[in-house]
Amino acid sequence: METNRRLIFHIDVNSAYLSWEAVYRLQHGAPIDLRDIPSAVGGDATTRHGIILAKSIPAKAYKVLTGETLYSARLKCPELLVVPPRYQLYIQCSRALVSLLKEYSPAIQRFSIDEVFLDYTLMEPIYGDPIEAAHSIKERVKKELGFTVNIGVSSNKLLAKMASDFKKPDRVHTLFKNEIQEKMWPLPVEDLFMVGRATTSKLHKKGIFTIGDLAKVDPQSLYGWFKSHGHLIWELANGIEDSPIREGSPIKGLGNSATLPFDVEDRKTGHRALLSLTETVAMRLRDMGKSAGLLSISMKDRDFISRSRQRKLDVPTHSTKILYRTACCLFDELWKGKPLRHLGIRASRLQDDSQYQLSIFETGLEEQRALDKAIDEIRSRYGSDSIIRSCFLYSGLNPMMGGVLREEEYPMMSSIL
DNA sequence: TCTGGGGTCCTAGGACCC
DNA sequence: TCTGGGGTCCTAGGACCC
Repeated sequence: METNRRLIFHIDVNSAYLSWEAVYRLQHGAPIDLRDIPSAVGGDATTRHGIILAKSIPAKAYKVLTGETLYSARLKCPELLVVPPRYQLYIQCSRALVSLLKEYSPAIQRFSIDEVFLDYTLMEPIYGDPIEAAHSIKERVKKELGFTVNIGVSSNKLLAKMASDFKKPDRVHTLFKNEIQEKMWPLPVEDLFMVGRATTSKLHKKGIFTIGDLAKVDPQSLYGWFKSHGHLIWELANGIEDSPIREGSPIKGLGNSATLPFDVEDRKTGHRALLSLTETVAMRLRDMGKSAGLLSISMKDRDFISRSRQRKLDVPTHSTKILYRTACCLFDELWKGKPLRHLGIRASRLQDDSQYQLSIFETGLEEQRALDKAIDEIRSRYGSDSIIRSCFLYSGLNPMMGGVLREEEYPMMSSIL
């Protein structure tokens, strides 16, 4: 057993967006460190994006929560300093972290913009004791990149991740199998990875409040209550998890969605917002050399009721025009006239675009491809607002809504870590 | 000016085919 | 004529993650 024990690190940037923002500002002459005062990175409330994305530790002391509205956060902490997000900066910081970590092991899995798994198993003979190595990584990140991380060390990804969540910031923690009972079981059940709001409330109703409670429940009953998810969380509560470090798996779908600056009350404006989202999604598809075989749209009305509708595409495509036309059909079938707050579009069943299929029903496909390509080139050279559709002028809508994480599109993790 | 945006996976019901 | 059953595909919705 001991001979094939793995050694896994989970590296987690402390208050990532806020730390990165703080470092950048210090480097550019800011007199104060955002990490030392109650501060947060947050969206713009005037365009209805007003939530907390990341907070400093002093803000946390005021019980400011990630995901809550700026309004609510300011009630708790009137002096809270809120700064807008700069995603391109965060992507650069994330990249710098990964390239430093690659010096310690070639087996690295990027889990999100601010979390990385590192397999140290084969590196132990070279770099020595894992705890010392983790400390040295942590110190180098602090010294060379200016921000702090927590590192969890264990024999699998789940336990390493749980360990990195212990006391913060700037710490190394271990959580080996023989420490589960002492370090993990007393924690509230909602602290377990994959136990979210819905599961927590059901577990509470069954008298299960700690991870230890969950670990000791008969797995058969959990299966009865939660199906496969029940089996999964029972295993996680017992520290059972053996997924490998996966370096880059192919992306399965991509989408963009946005809360609109105003409620959409007419079909035409709805279509226009969809066009804006489609421009972004289609450009990302083309950028990756993929076509979509399935298109979905989603909407959220002013009462926050969500609905969605999807359609398989007879011929997979990345054409802005065809995707937009399909999105409009779906919109018309789905929308019942209630004012809309949010719209989204998502392309999935991706396939390589290398030999694309011609449809007998679609004429002018070659011309469309050429046009899309020309527009992409202009936008990548002169910026995404260098060429826009006239219908967005004075519309109050951004001509290309949604974030564009070009090149660095790392796949997110799932229930299998 | 209360409630973001990007993902993955699972389930359930109906259609359809043999 | 009183209700097969297995398989696959499609769609809608919900759970979870950061």
